[in-house]
Amino acid sequence: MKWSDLSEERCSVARSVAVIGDRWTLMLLRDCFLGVRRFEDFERRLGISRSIIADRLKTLTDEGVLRREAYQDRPVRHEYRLTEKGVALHPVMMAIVHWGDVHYAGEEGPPLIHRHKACACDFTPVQTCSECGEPVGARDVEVRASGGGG
Amino acid sequence: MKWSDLSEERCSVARSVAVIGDRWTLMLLRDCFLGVRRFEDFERRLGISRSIIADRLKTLTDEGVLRREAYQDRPVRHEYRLTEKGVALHPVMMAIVHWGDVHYAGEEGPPLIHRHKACACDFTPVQTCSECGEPVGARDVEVRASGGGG
DNA sequence: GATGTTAGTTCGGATTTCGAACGGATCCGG
DNA sequence: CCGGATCCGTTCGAAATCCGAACTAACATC
Repeated sequence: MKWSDLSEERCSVARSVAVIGDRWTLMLLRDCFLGVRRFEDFERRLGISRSIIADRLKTLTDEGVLRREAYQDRPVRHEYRLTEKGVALHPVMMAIVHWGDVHYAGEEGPPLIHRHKACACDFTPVQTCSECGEPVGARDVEVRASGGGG
Repeated sequence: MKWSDLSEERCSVARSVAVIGDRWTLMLLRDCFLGVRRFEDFERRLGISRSIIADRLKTLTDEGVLRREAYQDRPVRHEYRLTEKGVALHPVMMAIVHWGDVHYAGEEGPPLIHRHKACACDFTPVQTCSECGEPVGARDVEVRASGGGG
């Protein structure tokens, strides 16, 4: 299989990974969730080459995860903002952050603290069942195909 | 910044992405969660070169996400199983799958159905607040630093 | 018209990735 | 004991990708 075939797979992981399964793409998305919107700011924060940033931003825009929006005319300048589809990646980001917090934070503790505005508490994300609301662990889940591959 | 510097960053996304932020790594982990354990099976399912599989499995093993365990002697054969740290990636996987289900499943619907054993319902993952138990969306979260970078 | 700002694109060399071939331990059938 | 078959890797060279530096471009300010 080639990287470019991933999106053809009948598998949601493959299809998602085809879009976001890239080092720098994930780092760009992290910054998007932290409010970064401009090309230069992405560059400053990541310290990687412009061509990569341009390429990834274009891919994400083409995929509808980000949208390019003019924030001034003369000269026209665009900023990159998360679309609804992009915002829908928030649980993915939170899950990644949480895993990193648990397994790679040193004695200093996690680099970022997340506060739930509604209850005003610092929190960690918990994955729950949409039907019964209880927390769901890996061993609580049974997977079955719905007619096709995996 | 270089790819190899990611793990040095004071950022949980960077540290996590340094380990799992790779196309094939994520596909391997998908298969791990589906019960695949042997080198040959990974190869058959992914159809990519052995060197990539060997490399990624080694990285994941070195990182403590998988562990290598002999399942027979003469000749010694090992299988790869998720450690606790690996199982802890389940929410990440579920979140990725769910995003793919929502945004890339065609008319056929999602390729895989997940059932919550405890309540015997097909479900989708919902991210909730560890403190109040309510669902948490991107806009419900306030982020602040805990002393360092981001 | 020189200089600065922001957002890219282009180019060539360094680095990675990947596929195909090879290596090696063991079992089995003859 | 010899030639496959199984299973798990390693090696090597071509191809793809990455990345930094230079370049383009549209304006604004001095």
